[in-house]
Amino acid sequence: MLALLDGNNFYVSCERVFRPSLQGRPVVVLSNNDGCAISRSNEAKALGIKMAQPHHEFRHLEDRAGLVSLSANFTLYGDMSDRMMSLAAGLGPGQEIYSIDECFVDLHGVRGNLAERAHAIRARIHRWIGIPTCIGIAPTKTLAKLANHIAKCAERKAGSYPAQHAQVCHLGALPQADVDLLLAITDVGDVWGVGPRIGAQLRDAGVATAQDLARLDPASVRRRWSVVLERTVRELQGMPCIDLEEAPTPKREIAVTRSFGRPVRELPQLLQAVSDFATRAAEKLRRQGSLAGRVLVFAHTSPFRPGPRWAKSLVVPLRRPTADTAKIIQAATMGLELIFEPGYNLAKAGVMLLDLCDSSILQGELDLEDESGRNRGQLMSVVDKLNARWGKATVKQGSVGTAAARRDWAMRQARRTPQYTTDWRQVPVARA
DNA sequence: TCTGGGGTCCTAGGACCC
DNA sequence: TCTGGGGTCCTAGGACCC
Repeated sequence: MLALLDGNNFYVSCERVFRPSLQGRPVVVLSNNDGCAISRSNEAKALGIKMAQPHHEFRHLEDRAGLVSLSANFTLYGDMSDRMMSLAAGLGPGQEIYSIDECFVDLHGVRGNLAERAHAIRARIHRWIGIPTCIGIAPTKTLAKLANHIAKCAERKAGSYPAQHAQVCHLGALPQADVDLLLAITDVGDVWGVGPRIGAQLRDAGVATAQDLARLDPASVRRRWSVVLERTVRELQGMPCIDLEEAPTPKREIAVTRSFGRPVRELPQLLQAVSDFATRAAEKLRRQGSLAGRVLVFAHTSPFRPGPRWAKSLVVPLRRPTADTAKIIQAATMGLELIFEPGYNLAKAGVMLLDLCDSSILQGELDLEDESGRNRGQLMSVVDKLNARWGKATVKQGSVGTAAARRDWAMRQARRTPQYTTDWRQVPVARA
């Protein structure tokens, strides 16, 4: 048996812990640049504000309905998450932290009444940390997600599901007939793994509810859709197909991307932004003990605004896998200079690190020595510590040379990686 | 004026090899 | 006119999640 615990309206709930006056009021937390809503209180949802809705579309509600809009404070949310996860771990012997606000807990071997135990943990989290949570319990991850969905809806919307399931819903304790009843009143789009596209296709095929989906033949589902949906069907039928991942697996790629507050048109500004992204990405890379083999840099105009569209990206191979901020900045800025074209209002850019590998396997320390033999690994580690202690940009990488020097470097790099030289001057892949 | 920032997995199709 | 078959690796793109 598995539990899925998640914090209700997590970012808003974190803010309310420190500003109790926000209780009972419509509150949203906004994304970077205050662009759109990324967390909404129940009262804000009742006002009709949608997830990821642009701020300017509902700003009028601040005057008219007492809506409070807050800029996000991710450091705070990360800290609150750590505390919530430690208490949630008390539910059972294993835990997978699935996202900042939710975790699966393995309940194998846990004795006694699981629902009562879940209620107790909920109460403890609320008392000690101030975050309201819901818990779903079931034999598979997909069913645990569904149970959690039921627990949340039953609490929030009277009449959506039987009130006894509010806050904690233990599907594993119900007779199959009762589970079927709950599946039958759940929209197929509310099933974990069914998004808007597949949801529409399923409805077209007459599959409208979670129960309809659970009754399909897995092999047919695989043929018509995919193995992914087949797993979802089996999981709904009670057969575990998705394992609990207790040890966090290292990321296979690392991205730092941002929308700009106002359009960027000039290369120097863009280079500055991309250098910052590369720096953040390299820090993340070292934090998980990996090296990157390739660096992707991209920039594009806004897909929402009129005017000429432009979008390009370029993958820059590194001569050797590295975690050195200077080399990653070099690759990213060089790539940017190659794709950049003036005359566009750029709305977003980013750096992604690809082909990650474990630094111990590849003996990357070799690459952390520069030409003069100084050990850059130690330097990077000191820089990370200083920035962690005193704030993000306390120590920054200086300029890595003139544009001409970078271009020169680019051409040398291209010659060293012949598989890319033929593509080098061709139009890079556009990413909309 | 103003539209998030991350990730994962799977599949199709091309290149290339024998 | 006919035009191997199987395997691997790589990339791009789709779909999903929070």
